[in-house]
Amino acid sequence: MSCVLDLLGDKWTLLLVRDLLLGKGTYTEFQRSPEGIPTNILAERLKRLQAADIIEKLPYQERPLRYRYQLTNKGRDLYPVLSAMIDWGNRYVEG
Amino acid sequence: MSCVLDLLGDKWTLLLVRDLLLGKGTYTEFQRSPEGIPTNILAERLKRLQAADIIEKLPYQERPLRYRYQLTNKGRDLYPVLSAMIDWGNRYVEG
DNA sequence: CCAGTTACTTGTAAAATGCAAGTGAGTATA
DNA sequence: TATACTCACTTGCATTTTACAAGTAACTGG
Repeated sequence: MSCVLDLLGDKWTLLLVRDLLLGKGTYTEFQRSPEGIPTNILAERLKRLQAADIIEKLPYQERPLRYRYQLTNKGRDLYPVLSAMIDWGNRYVEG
Repeated sequence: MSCVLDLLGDKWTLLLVRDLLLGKGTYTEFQRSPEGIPTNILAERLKRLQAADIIEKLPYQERPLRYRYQLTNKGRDLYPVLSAMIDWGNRYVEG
């Protein structure tokens, strides 16, 4: 539990996972999310998630060479966590 | 999602909820958890969780008057979130 | 009266965050 | 072929949050 929270226990990481589950994958797509993650934090979180094997970085076009981020199986399996949070939020959080 | 993470998206809050689900309730019980939460953070988080109506503070003895913290229904309904995290941790996190 | 317990508060250094601006590779446009 | 533009970051720095240590206040049992 404590180890999980060392990885995911902050304001931005699970929002990124949500974006990834929704199909977003490029740096600018993440930046354009309504929450407005600071760009240095975004870069750092993407590195951490890669290091933790929750996401991977894959080329999706050449000329110009560009990468997109994608959830691994490990990352995709965070869906139940997100889902439980969303359920709880829908029940208890207004605004 | 974002609002939920404003409340729960940090290293300590969900560990407190876990402790509460396990039956812990007094200040010193929280402090004695193996993760070792700093005392000022503990006090602040307990206030936030109270303000968010996730926990409540109830007297459990007089002479001397002492209080314990308890999950509300709203707090208890965080169980699925914790449960999903623990499942994921058991599958993917070693250490 | 003194030591001990419980539940905090306060002070401060270190770390994380947020914001703005800058960088560099590559592409499209004039 | 200069100029402008996009994408994906990096860097610098002020502000905020965290961690650690020490102190405080109420009460109690000996």
